[in-house]
Amino acid sequence: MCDTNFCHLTPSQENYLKEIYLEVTEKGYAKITDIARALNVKKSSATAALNILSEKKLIHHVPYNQITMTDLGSEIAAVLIRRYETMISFFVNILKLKQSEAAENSCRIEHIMSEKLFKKMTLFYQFTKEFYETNSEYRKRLDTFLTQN
Amino acid sequence: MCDTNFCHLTPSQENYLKEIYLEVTEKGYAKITDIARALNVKKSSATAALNILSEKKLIHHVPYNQITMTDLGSEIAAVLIRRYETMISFFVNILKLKQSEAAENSCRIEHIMSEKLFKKMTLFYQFTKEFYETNSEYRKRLDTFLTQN
DNA sequence: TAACATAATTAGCCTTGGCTAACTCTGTGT
DNA sequence: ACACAGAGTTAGCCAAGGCTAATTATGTTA
Repeated sequence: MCDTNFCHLTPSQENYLKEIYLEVTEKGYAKITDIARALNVKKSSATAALNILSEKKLIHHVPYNQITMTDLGSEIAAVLIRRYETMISFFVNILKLKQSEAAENSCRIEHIMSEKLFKKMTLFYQFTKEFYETNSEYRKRLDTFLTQN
Repeated sequence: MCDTNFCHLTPSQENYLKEIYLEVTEKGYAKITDIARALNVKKSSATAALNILSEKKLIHHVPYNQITMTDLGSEIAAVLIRRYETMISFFVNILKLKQSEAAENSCRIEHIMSEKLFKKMTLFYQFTKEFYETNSEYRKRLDTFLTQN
């Protein structure tokens, strides 16, 4: 597994990388217009961000052409998305947050957790999910407790 | 309880406010030099930040004089610190993170959690702490699971 | 009380990451 | 074959929040 901190991505850059990865996985390529719409920024801001990711060898981006991922970029994006989805799962399945609220929070928190904290959170989530699913007494008490507002 | 989002503080501004609150609570006043050292910034950066907090009526700051909190500033800082400490407690007592690692993460995460997420996390922490302390089987299994790496 | 060290401030710079407006490609339709 | 819409880019702006260097207050000490 690669070192995600290898190329010192800012939160903003990580979000661009993730979005490109998702589009490339789905369609085989990514486009500025879609990226900009997804991240709620203007196309010119997206272009600027892509130049940085390109300099860092995380994406292939020839001006006016389609965008694809480098191997390094894919590896890093996959790690970021794994983090993101783990946090969403915890927020939705255990804390019972709405999907949209969970996504918004995950998207911000994902970037600033240390590697150690993320590992502990992942283990904790796995343990709690298992416990929650197999122990109905625990499940009932937790659910009651969390919804007392 | 006051609305912490009332004056749209940035993460950086929230950190300054918290530090000033801690110093004022301890000594009755705060000083630029101490704030700058605590937050690892230069004094000129601290001065700039304090001007903003002062404009927002969160602190009293007459140039070259000691710094104190307004009532509003105290209220907001207290809320921020409560958040901060709740997250630290969860990271340390449940996830078994080192105090320093927990503090670093809390300091960053605290600013970007939604109010709803924070409330759920607080409830979840209370529940888990109670369960952890009274159910030795749960405690044993969780501790084992979390230290399998 | 005058000088000097230290605290605080100011001025001016940099980077990140947005924005708008104007421009340049590119490919599709007639 | 070429006009034109829409995609992409460039240029130039802004705010936040750092920085250094230079300046101004303050208070202690000889």
